[in-house]
Amino acid sequence: MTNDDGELKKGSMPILILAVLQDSPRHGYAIAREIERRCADALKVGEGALYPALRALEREGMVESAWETQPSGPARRIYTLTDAGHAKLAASLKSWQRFSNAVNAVVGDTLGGLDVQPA
Amino acid sequence: MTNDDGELKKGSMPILILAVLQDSPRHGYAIAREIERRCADALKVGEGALYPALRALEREGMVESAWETQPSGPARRIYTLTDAGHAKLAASLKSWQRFSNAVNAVVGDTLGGLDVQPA
DNA sequence: TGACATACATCAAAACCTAATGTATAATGA
DNA sequence: TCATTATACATTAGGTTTTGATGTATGTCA
Repeated sequence: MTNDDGELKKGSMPILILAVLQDSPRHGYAIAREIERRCADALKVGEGALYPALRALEREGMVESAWETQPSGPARRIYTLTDAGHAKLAASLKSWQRFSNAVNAVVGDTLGGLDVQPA
Repeated sequence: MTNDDGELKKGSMPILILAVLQDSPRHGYAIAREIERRCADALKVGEGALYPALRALEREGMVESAWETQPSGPARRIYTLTDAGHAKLAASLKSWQRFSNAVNAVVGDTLGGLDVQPA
């Protein structure tokens, strides 16, 4: 996953995956495209980041997967959020807000102040 | 550098260091403490992350350093932002806002919407 | 005397990402 | 028809960065 200068962003795959899976089960490729769609391609999701992250989440019991065969086209592995995954998403969202607020607080003095606010 | 669950945060050292150096030159230890102070310890800066990041920034010409001896206590290496460092900080701030907005956009559908707004 | 803060620094191991590569099918358009 | 692009899976080498431990040394405070 990349944005312009590829410095930030590491470790954000799990929360992004969990977030798009909350709405509905999806297969890997669809997860990647949905993440990109939601942020208007500000983030790019590469396979080398996506699949290892999905496997890690499954290993941890946050998602479950099942193969789905289609009349035409390749078989797809559909990922579904487990209860633990829902809980993890909630925790991750709090973590993200804390982290994001923390960074804003550090750079904020420089910027003249930034705040993250619920809409 | 860590926050609660240590998942996000990778790659954020440079922007944090650059941000605190913009106000005034500082030595390593002071940089770490100032980052922590500004975010009320929401981020912890470890030496193993700090010093390599400082050396990388110096190698890239973003900061310059000079030893300062004190009448009492250990010598300290004072880091100063270069012109390139100022430019990099400005670019990094934009990157951070783009990244942060992108993540909020992806998880936002879930949260009911979050926006980052200039104060 | 013991604990803690200041101040530097290194290193092994782990974690994560990038970019390339590979397999296959299907659709699109020149 | 042929080339390209999209769909859909997956692996891997190499690189960057962080974690956590460890080490040296001085100064302060109880």
